[in-house]
Amino acid sequence: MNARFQIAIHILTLLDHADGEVLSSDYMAGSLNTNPALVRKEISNLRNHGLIDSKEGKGGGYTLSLSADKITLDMIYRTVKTGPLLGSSKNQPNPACPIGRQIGGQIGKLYDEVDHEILTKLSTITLAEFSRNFD
Amino acid sequence: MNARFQIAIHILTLLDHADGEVLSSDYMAGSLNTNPALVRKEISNLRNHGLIDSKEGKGGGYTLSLSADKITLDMIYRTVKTGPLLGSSKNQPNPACPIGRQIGGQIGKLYDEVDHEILTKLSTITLAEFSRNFD
DNA sequence: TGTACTGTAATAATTTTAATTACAGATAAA
DNA sequence: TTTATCTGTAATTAAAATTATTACAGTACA
Repeated sequence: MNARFQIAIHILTLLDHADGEVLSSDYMAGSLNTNPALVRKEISNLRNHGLIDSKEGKGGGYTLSLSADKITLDMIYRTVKTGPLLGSSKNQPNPACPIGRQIGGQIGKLYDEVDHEILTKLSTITLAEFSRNFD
Repeated sequence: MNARFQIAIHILTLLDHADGEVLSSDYMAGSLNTNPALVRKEISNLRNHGLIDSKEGKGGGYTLSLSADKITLDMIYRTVKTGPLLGSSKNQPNPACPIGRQIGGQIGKLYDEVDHEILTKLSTITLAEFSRNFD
């Protein structure tokens, strides 16, 4: 998931710098140093979350759906996130033990709190701000 | 790492509830529903970080090194943590691209900020408080 | 000296993640 | 209307990370 988050931000940063011009998955794969299908796969996800528009066919490619100062990093993070960042393990502690029985729930609560903290932090940073750090 | 954090907290919670009595890796493996060697391995790490004392030989086992209200969850998290929580991917973007060249550093900075946020949050919770939630 | 523990290395199994290939569908332009 | 260029997505393979297990030497108590 770490790698996917990086890929997603990378893609969106490229699109922001493209300034409205469409970019192809092939071009982006060059910058990411990976193959186009992987890029398209991640873009497919970003599009489902409303961050990217695509155009098929010759001369097609991708653009941002929203202006970069309307995209916060938590929005990007959410597209890539499955469960809580820290969890959740598939450990199956012993239900006959009081600690074992309750640990999952208690850890879950903790992870949710931490997750909320992360999302709040990421929501204070826009793609535009992030993207501005590049020469 | 997620699972290891859960295992570490689980172990420490058991020890807190044991109230000074030594617990064996075998007993804890019962609560964790896993095997003793795995428990000992994680404990070995916790001991290296000064959280657990061990006693070898017959009648041996484990106790907390510190009172549970002196152990904060960030201390536990640090024992299990290798790099930043979100990172760091081994992607190797294209250095010939301005974005590709700098993305690693920019992401790294971001991850460090997020990490700091998480540690700060975890430092506000003691093992004693966490442990108190169990019946 | 036997029993009950820890400590740790080595290895095997499993799961997860990432990368690749392949090809059908869409669009624009010649 | 055909060709070139691009997206969309499924299927597969490859690689990596994680977790689990086995095994056994070392230590301490009775």
